[in-house]
Amino acid sequence: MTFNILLENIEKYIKLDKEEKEFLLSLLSQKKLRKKQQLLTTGMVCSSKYFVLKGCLKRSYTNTEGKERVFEFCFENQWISDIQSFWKGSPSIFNIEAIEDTEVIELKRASIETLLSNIPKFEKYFRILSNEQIFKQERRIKQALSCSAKERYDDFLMDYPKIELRLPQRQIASYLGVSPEFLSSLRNKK
Amino acid sequence: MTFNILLENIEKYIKLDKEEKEFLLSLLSQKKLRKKQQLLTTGMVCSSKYFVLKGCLKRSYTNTEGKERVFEFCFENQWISDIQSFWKGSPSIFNIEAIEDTEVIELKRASIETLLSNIPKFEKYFRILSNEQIFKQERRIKQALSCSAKERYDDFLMDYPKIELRLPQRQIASYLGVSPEFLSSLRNKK
DNA sequence: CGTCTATTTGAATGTACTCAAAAGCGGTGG
DNA sequence: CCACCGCTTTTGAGTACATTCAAATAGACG
Repeated sequence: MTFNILLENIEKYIKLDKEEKEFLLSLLSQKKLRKKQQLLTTGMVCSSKYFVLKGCLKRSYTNTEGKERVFEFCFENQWISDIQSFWKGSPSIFNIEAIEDTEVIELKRASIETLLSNIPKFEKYFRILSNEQIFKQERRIKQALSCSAKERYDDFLMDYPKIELRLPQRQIASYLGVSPEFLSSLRNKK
Repeated sequence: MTFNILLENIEKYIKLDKEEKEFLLSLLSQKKLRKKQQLLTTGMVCSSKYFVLKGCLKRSYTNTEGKERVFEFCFENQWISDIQSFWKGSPSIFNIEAIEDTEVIELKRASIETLLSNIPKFEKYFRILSNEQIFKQERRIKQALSCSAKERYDDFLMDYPKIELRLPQRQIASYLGVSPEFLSSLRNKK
């Protein structure tokens, strides 16, 4: 079943019996996106969390100079959403777009609430996800504030080996906070 | 009562009856720190969350060049801990130190677990806290990667008006990811 | 094949760092 | 209460890291 990847992910943290699995599955739906198609558009309210089954997405925003900046990439086996918009119901400042043809599972806000009130141990699962996100972000802040562009790029390659091949260099530069020209020159100096 | 500040903070998000408040209070203890005293030392396991009643703390780490970097400041009415160490039981890479004479409420890990299993709505409270932390960090990542030092400093002053007076300039520079000399020159250019 | 976008290369510029030295400030002990 | 010590802040010169702009080349896609 296509939703097995998600079940495996969940069962790394909490155990579910048959009935609970079925209940969860009843709340899910699947979405397919073609390259460049948007899952969330800036200004809209983000009312779902999405779990990537296949493909790759980017979450980006527009900076003070009006330029698009990649905030994060999201690959197989990860959740993505604009959690600020999701929790507060406010217009999203991010947009989410497919970099490749992509398949995601959609879990709507209302479904999450149903899920949490019926199977409280999902609180733990989502708490763990939030914590993991905080750890990643803490690491990113440390890198951004005290490492050079070269170090940040090397760390990126370590974190996502072979991933550069799937991503336009321009977007990696944007993610790292450097100009595309400078990233290019870093690569060719090696 | 000295714990009222915390109760008010909690009741912004969830409502508690008398009994629940008393149960919570029975799990808390108070700590006083003098300036420069450490609440958490790098390498130790962080087994509590702390809520600041009065004073000011910094959470810092040692970067790849062996220099101390301020990761965040924490003032009245905020929680602080090393949540990675706290949740995983791993040795902390941060230390937490008082910048002024400071009073905190301590909530131990075991107490939090007791609290969550006895009063499940505290899940919601801590979930909101985690989310707020994620929003703050997302903002910080955006600033670090796409704003100049001057912009970061101006934003800092907006976020914490009058706070510069309580903090050594050197530590603000460290927090912003710039050299103390450069921050000094930015300030004197105005 | 032609068009559009991404990448490379180089020159000029700007932002921020390092190092060194001087000035300021706060706390401590006599 | 003053003098001294250590630490922080300021100032300036020289340098390194990273950006912008422009132009050439390479790749991707219809």
